[in-house]
Amino acid sequence: MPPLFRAARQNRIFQDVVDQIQEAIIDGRLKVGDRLPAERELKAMLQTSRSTLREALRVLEQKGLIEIKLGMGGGAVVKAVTPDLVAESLDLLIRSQNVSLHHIAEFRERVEGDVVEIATQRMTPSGRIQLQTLLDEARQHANRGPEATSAFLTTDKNIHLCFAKLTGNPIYISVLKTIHENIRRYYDAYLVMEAREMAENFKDLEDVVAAMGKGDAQRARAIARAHVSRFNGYMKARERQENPAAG
Amino acid sequence: MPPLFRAARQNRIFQDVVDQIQEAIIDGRLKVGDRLPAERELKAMLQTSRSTLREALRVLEQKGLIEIKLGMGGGAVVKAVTPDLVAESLDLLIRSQNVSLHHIAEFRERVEGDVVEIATQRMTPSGRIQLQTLLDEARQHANRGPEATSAFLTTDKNIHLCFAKLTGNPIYISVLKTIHENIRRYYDAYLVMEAREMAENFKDLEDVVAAMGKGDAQRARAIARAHVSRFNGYMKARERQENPAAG
DNA sequence: ACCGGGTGAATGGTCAGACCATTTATCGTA
DNA sequence: TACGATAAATGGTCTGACCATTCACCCGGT
Repeated sequence: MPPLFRAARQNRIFQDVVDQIQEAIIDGRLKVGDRLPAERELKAMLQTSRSTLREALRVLEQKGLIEIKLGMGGGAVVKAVTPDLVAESLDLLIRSQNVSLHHIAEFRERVEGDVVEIATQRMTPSGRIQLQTLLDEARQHANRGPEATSAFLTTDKNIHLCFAKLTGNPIYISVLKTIHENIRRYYDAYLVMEAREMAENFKDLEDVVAAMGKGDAQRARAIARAHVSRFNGYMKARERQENPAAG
Repeated sequence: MPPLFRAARQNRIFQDVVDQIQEAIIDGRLKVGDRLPAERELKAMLQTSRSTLREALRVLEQKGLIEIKLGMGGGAVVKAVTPDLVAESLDLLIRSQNVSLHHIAEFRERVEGDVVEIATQRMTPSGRIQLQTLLDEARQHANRGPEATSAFLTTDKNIHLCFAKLTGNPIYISVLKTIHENIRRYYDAYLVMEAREMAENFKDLEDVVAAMGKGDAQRARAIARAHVSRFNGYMKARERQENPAAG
C-alpha cells in the first residue's frame, strides 16, 4: 500500500496539502469518520511546518470536509459533506446583495414543481405514511392560528423535503435543503401568517398530496408550483410594507 | 470614526478575526477593492499573533471574500462575492455523494428547460449577438466531425451558460456552471460523437435559438429539454457499451 | 468492590521571532 | 533616456515554545 500522503511541494505549500487531503477524501482513501493523524505527525508525513499544515486544515474545515475537536482524543475527523456549505455560500451571496429573494423564489417555484412531479412517479408506501403524518401535523398547526406560524413553516418545510427524498435524487435533496435554509431566514424575519393564509396553504399541501396519491403528476406539479408562488406572494406583500418604494 | 477592528477574543481567536472582517465587508465598512492592512499591521490592530491572523485570512480567502497577492504592493484585497463558491461547494457535494450521471441528467433536463424559457422572456440585443456568434462556432466544430467532439462540447456548454446569464438569476448561473463542470467529466471520459449526432445536436441548438428569437418560450423550452435528453441518451448508450449489465 | 476526584498525557490553539521568495519602486549608471 | 542593479514591502514558511482542553488512568476513601 502506497503511503497516504507524499511530501508537499508547490508555490503555496498549504494549497498542496489541502489538495492531497481533499483528494484522499473524495476518492475514498479517507472515509467519513476517519481520524487524521495528529498535527505533529501529519507535519512529519508531509514534511512541512505546523503553521503551514494548520492553514491547510483551516481551509479543509471551512470547506466542510473535516471537523476539528479539542483536547486528548480530539483532532481532525473526516465529515460527511452536507449541503451546509452550499447554504452558507448562498447566504453570503444574498447578504452581499448579489442575490435577492426574488431570485431564490423564481428558482424555487420551478424546482418544487419538478420535485413533486418526479416524487409522484416514485411514491412509496412508507412515503405515503410519512406524508400523511406530516399533513396531520400541519393541520394542527394551521388550526392554532398565527401564533403557530413558525411551527407551521417548519412542517411545511419538512413536507417539501419529504417530496425531495421521494425523488431519490441527491441533487434535488441538497438543492431543496439549501433553499429552505436560506428562505427560512426571511420568513422568520417578516412573515406572520394570517389564519386565512395558513388555511389556504394547508389546503394546497393537502391537494398536492391527494394528487400525488392518485398518481396525477401534472396536477400535483401545478398545485405545488402555485403553492410556492403564493408563498412568494405573501413575502412580496410584506416587503412592500417594509419598503413601499420597491413595489 | 470608531476603529475598524477591536481586539480579538474568543475560544478560537482566528474565528473572531474572521467574523470581524467578514462583518466589515458585508455591512460595507470594507468595500470591494479595498486593501486590508499588511499582516504585520493587522496583527497589531487585532492584538493577535501572525499565525492566528493568517489562519483567519485563509478562511476568508476560501470563502471568496478576499484575494491575496504576493510581493510588495500585494496583500489582501476585498473581492466581489461571486456565485463561484456556491458552484464549488455544490460541486464538492455532488462529487462526494457519488451522484450518478443519471441523477445529474434528470436534474439538468428540467433546469435547462426552465432556463431557456426564462431566457427567452429576457432576451437582449447583445444576447442575440453572442448566441449567434456561439452558434457559428458550433457549426464549424460540427462540420469538422468526431475529432472536434471536445471543441463542440465546449461551445455547447458556453451556449447553455449564455442562456443562464440571460436569465439574470445568479442561482441559475451557478447551478448550471456546476452541472456542466460535473457532466463534462463524464463526457470527456466516454463521449466521442458521430458526425450524425453532432449534426442533430447542432440543429437542436439552432432551433432553440430560433424559437427564442421569435419569443416562443414554450417551444424553446421543449426543444432545449429534448436536446438535453438526447445528450443523456448518447451517454446511456455509451454506458451500456461499457457495462452491458447495467442496461 | 465501587465510586470520585485528582493528575498527567495527548492534542489543538496561540504566540514570538526569524528567514525566505516574490514583487515593485527607486536610484544610479551607461 | 533607458536599463539594470538594489532595496524595501509584503506574503509564505519554519522553529520551538507555551497555553487550554479533554480524556484515560490511577489512587484513595468508603
